[in-house]
Amino acid sequence: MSDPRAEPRRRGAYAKGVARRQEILDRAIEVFAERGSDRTSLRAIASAVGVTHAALTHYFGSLEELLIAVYLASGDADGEREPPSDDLTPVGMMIESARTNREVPGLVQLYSSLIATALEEGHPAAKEFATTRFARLREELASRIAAQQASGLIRGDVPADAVAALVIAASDGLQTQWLLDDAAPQHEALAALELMLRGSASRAPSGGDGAQ
Amino acid sequence: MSDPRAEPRRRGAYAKGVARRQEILDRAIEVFAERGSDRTSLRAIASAVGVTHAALTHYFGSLEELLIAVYLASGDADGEREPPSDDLTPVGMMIESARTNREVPGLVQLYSSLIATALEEGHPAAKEFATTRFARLREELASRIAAQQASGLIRGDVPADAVAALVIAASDGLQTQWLLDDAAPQHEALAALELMLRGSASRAPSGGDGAQ
DNA sequence: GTCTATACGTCGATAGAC
DNA sequence: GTCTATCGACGTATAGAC
Repeated sequence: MSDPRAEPRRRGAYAKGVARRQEILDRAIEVFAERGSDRTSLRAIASAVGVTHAALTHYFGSLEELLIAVYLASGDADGEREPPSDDLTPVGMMIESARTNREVPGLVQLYSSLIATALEEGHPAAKEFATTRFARLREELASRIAAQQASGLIRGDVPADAVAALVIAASDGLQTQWLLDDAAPQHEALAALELMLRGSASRAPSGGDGAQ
Repeated sequence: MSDPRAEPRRRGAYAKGVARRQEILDRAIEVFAERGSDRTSLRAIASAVGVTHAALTHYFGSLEELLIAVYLASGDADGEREPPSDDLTPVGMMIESARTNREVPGLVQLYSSLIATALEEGHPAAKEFATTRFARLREELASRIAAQQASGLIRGDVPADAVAALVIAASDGLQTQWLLDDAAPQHEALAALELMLRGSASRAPSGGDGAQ
């Protein structure tokens, strides 16, 4: 659990404030990991962290932004960040991510709640979080998929960006289904998707006919 | 907690009460269809319906149960109920459902919020709603898929229940992606899934080699 | 700059009057 | 059966202590 926090902080915040903010954030992450995303009131988090609820708004502006920060920082801390090999399929990445999420179910709860908030009107911070997350993920996955289509690893008769959106949607949806009911065939569904994506319609990786 | 009538209302309610409840429910559905799932406080709904918020809890027990009732009744009213032909693929059903949902975006918001609530602890009504919905949908879809695998319409090398979970997850996830960003390739992703499910690995529906 | 103390308006829920 | 009254908890905003 190393902690290389060289995160670029906006504007002229000073070391003391940044450190304190990070300290509060780390503690909040622990709270979420332990107790799930229940008790997610400003006052409850504040008392767990050891400050008053006003201090949280001082550093994070609003509950919504605090929750977003917690989610983002949790993902970073979990080492969810990328050194995946080029041959790892998108579905493989999903499985990896789902496995770490399974160990900290509170984060999936939190994620689901953030998405629901983003869908409502009048929550610009949550909306921007969700929109940029999906856009970035789709872009990342699509280019990876396109490369794997070119190498024949993934079938070439489906558009890369559509497959990216599909894989993300399936990952999100299956996690919630599994969280609600252990009997949901999450792993089998991912395996099926993996199988169906296999480069069955393409030749050996010799010809450059992959995409389209 | 210590409330003795934790159980939902038994079927012994009288005609007058039932009619009034339905009246309130219908009005609440209109409110959601018009204004989305914002302003979803008991007081806001009550004032739109023309009663006080205490009256709503009298008929529905809690805000959570009212929201569930609104969602369920909206689905029924939309004619989302099934007379789909046996040849309609699961993905086709998703597209159909997504099209009606697109006309009433408030319902997707509401659905997403209900799922997020169900994932938290201490919300048994929402949890039961979500769990039974997914279980029923998976069961329905799986048997339909198995039949179409036997007839060669869907490839037979993937387990029917896994495909069912996958299709539901993809449908849910793609709808939220699209709702957040019109540029999300919802339709293309569904088309890709449809294509990949096609019975490419199976022969003509003569031999009984289809499923498993 | 940090943080506490305090206050405001709204929320879901409940008790009791009519 | 429906209202009024009230409760505790919530998110937010602000004043001022360090």
